[in-house]
Amino acid sequence: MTIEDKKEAAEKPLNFIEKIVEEDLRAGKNGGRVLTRFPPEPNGYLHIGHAKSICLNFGLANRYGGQTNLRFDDTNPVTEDTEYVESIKADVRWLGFEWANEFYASDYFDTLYNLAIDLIKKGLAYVDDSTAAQIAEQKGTPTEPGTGNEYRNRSIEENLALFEGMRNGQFAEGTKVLRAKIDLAAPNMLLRDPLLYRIKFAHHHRTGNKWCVYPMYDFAHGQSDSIEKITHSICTLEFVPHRDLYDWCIEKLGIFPSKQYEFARLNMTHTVMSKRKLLQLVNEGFVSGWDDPRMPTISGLRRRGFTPESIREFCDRIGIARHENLISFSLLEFCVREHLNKKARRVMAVLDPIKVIITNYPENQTELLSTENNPEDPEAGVRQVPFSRELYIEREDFMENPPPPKKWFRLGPGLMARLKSAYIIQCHDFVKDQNGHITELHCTYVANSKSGQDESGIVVKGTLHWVSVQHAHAAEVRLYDRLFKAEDMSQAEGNFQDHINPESLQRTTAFVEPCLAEAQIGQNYQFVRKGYFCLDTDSTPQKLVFNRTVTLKDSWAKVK
RNA sequence: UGGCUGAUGGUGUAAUGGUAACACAGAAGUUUUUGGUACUUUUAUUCGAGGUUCGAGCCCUCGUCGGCCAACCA
Repeated sequence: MTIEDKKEAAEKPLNFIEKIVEEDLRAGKNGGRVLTRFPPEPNGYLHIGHAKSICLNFGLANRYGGQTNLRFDDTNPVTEDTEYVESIKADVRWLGFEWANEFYASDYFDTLYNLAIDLIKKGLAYVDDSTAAQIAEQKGTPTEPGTGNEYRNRSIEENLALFEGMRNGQFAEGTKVLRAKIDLAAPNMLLRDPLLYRIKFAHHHRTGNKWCVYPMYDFAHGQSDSIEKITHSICTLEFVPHRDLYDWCIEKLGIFPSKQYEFARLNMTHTVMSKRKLLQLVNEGFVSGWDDPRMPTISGLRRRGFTPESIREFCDRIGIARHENLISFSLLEFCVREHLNKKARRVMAVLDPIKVIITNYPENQTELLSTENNPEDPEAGVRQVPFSRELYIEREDFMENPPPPKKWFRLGPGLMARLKSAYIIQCHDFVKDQNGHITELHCTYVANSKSGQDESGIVVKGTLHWVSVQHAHAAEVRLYDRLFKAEDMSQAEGNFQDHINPESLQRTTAFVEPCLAEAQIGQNYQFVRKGYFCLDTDSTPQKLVFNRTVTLKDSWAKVK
């Protein structure tokens, strides 16, 4: 442990899983070894909830000198695909983590098959010919014990032969399953002779057509942990009832005793977190894809402009506990602002332009004005911005009938404001079209008020961003809002699709300062006074496209 | 209804049985050529009823409320 680690350990209280690991370490369990795993099923893209799990698992290993395996839980070939495998690997790496080993539950299909035979030989598993409906019915209810059937008493030899027949493709899908023989009256429904293997004549993304029987989660996950000698197998709360089965398999099979611990999954306001629902959003065209910037997926957040650092910070702040939680989306926004404030270059872009003519500025003159790239980071240096007679400023920075000067720092008839890194201007007149829409402001500039060499003695409270009309580049800007209107989607009634926010995406044409022509995809900027933006993957040299990651905190909005 | 599990400011997370704290959000202010940032101040908390104890957020009992479980999904 370095001094910094110790300091951090002293400052930050341990979560309950870290306490368990430390107790295990103290007790000398597993020879001081800590091995965790992140076990996604490759049937969808990773989301911010997975990030919580990734940070926990990899973070634990980091902290205690252990390692983390990436293991794809690919036991259901009909929903799984290599596209998902690739995206998951890319997302984990992007978040900043490197796994010790890349494994697949399908790597263990032979071993698992033999373990099943072992269970049969011990009289602890049997082949059941019942239909799914019959099995469900025979399971009873939480208040009534299940009833058995004649298959439960098959001989070991018969079970062995039948299971081999299943494996060899002698039986049709759905006609036979392998079940554990545990207790049909168990209060825990999962112990009422759970299914271990089912027949599926499906092509598997890794094993191809080698198998037509596939293990269920409960017969694959714990054993995979055990095979890898995972010390701490961390999962979410809905698996608590599975722990009895997890331990049962390990005990009856006499294999390495990995231990399962559960924590509460992440829920966030104004979004959904189930892969099933996210897939629906994609398939039903509500979003442009898994990486739509409105999606809570890692790829969506990345495209939106969130940074790995901000997501890790978020996961750190939300903590780990065992009760249900609903985290405000604005906490994630806080984290990304915090990071981007230090990192992002400031540039000027006008999202909703209104033209300003500086009537006392020479017509064919252009000045290059120096402006800092990031006031939070002097090393970021300065750049030159062209200034000329015709400019764009933000429409909302002018009011025909503004509130009193104590409240309003921007332009209005007769009012003065500073143009960022340029001059103080005063508005004298404005032009309206037939519809009463303001099209143009006529202003004068104060020649000796230039930034850095201001001798005017004039004090103004407001500073406005601007771009020079003749030098500006047009760009598409995509403004995002919450994907769902309901704060808590778990309590929203009816179809979840009915709650989609119709205004979650708004496109507008903005004018941006010339240096943005060289922006790289994914690069984060702060558009001064407007928020953090990054260049979208749809962007081309001919057409710039920016995503708004998040707005700046806006205390003026509250005054209004 | 059976089992499992949980309950601490608005939100989230802390607190060997010994002064309930931290962050975000909220409010007020200072600084500021971003109504940003930074800084200062501030509001607000142990689900209920009993019990054990000198002392309970923590232990016990009984409630109340929430989550999960009756997929050939994970």
